[in-house]
Amino acid sequence: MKYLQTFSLIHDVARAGSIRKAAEDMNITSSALNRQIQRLEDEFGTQIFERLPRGVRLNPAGELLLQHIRSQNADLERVRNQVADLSGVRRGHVSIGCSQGVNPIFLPEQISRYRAKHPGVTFSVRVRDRAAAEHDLSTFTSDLALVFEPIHLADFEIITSIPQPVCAVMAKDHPLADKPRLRLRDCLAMPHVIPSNEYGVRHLLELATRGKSRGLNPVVEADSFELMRRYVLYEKAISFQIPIGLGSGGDAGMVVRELPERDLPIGTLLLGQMRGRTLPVASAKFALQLAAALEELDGARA
Amino acid sequence: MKYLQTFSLIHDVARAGSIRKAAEDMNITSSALNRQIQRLEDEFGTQIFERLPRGVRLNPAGELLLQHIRSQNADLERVRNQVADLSGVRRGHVSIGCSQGVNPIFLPEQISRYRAKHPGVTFSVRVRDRAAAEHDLSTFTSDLALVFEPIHLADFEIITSIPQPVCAVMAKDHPLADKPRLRLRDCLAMPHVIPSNEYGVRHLLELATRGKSRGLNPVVEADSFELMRRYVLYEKAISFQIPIGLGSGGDAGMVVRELPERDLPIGTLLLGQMRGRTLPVASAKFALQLAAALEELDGARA
DNA sequence: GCAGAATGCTGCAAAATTTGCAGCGTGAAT
DNA sequence: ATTCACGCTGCAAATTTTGCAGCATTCTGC
Repeated sequence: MKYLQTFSLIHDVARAGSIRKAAEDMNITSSALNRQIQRLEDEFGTQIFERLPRGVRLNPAGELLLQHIRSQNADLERVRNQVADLSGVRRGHVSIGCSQGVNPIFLPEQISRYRAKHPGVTFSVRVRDRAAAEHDLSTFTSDLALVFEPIHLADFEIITSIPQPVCAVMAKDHPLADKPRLRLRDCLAMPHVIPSNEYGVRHLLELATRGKSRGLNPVVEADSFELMRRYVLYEKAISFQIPIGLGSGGDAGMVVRELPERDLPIGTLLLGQMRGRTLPVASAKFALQLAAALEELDGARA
Repeated sequence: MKYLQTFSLIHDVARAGSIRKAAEDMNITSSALNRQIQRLEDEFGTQIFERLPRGVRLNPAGELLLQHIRSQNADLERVRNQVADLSGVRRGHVSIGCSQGVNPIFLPEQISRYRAKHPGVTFSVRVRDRAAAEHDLSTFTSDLALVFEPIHLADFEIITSIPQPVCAVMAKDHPLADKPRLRLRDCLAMPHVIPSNEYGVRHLLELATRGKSRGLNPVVEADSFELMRRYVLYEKAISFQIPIGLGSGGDAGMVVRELPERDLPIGTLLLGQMRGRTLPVASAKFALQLAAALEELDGARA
């Protein structure tokens, strides 16, 4: 699409931070690019870039326009898929951002299930922390986001949500492994492994221990749920995860215990999209499937 | 905006029905236009127009694309207004489609009230039957629609709705003017004036009389609510209207009576917008004001 | 059944637009 | 003070778009 070059125009210049640099990136002269931008600003009626002595930067109007162009692009992609659809083949692409905790078990199964029905549909999965996943929605980098305890809900339209109590994970031969009713303070008395700041589980732990005498005192802090899960097999430590990231049976050698609500608030796992956006058919249908699966999961847990 | 010419390109050709005619309309050669369309189809990857021996017509893919372009355009307009907004002046334009019944009293007051607060905002009001008003939403010709008993609700996102019982309107000296409790069959026994087919009031009347012995037998059928309202002053007839179209006090010389629900289903007046669309600031704010006013109106009536 | 008219499409040259090159003035960093 | 990178502009070359004329095709009216 010819006129979509306006997109990469604004986008690339904004990213490069200067017209000359952007021009070099896209293999044209700076003067050509310069004039294109001037023409664009002229047609739009306002300045889009702030001219700094060191280059250019988007001004608020430019941010607004860029956002519009992004949405435009995403919607054109949707139309494309829809057109491909009506010519027979079920095509499409689903892009989803999700937290690490959801990644290893739940999502692969869901994707393969969907692709079994629609082999023409492709997927991209972006593993991000919750803030980045939300941001990707608003820049139309992802169609869907599956996140635990989101932060900004402004542009986030909730498709479905299920409660997810934080669970303690430990080795089968851990001293606490036999206690059927586990308390948070017991866990924290032991060596424990917790997620780094950007994760929702950490956030809930911080909330629960704020002002308490027994605070967080992790022996390991990590940004990999996989690592944390496996670590408890090596040292007699406790790590914290949410049920959806743990296989229904649980891995061999591990014990999983829900922590009671009075110790730790129950978190929420949300499936969401960009507010007000019309998703491509494939993404919308996949979202439906996810929502059903999540609700089923919640039903089974209760 | 340069690249928006693609819009009038597709739009005009579709409307003109042939490339040559469209080219003449826009004062260029048919060959130039022809090539633009070919290039566009090439870039888009699919045919957009059906080639008929007598001209061209949009194919389904083209319809989809046109719809996308319309939405794109409307959204760009929103961005424009938003940009104008942040440079200080509160500007904007609100376009609303409404039924005749709402037109004469309610809407003028609401518009003037809004403009008193924001003099920079302009309005266009399109008086349409409910089908046309809904259609205008989906083609982005109107931002808002205020309609009585809508038909297709597919693309119609309800902002607010209030019940509106149909009222009988007659002259003060009409034989039925003194009866406090009016029945529909009494009205239909008298000469009556009813709206033409496309209106919601007519629809409700049809529903209520279907299969009844005492059917509709209008002495006048009209598509002007103004005419019908005034007609009862000349002949001893009864006309039907909804409360919002009647001044609170009622015009001089007229009597208004609500018809009971068991005779005639209570209709609904809905304020709505195109599903999923982000309205321009001005329209969104005006919609809020309208919603508040409608709810207040409903509260006062009950 | 046949001329006439209208349609979409294409080769080629003219017109218009975009690009590249070189250079100017400006403000920040060294 | 000098250097450097930046945005911007005049002018000519390169590219793209347009107009013109003409082709094949299909429908219309007689």
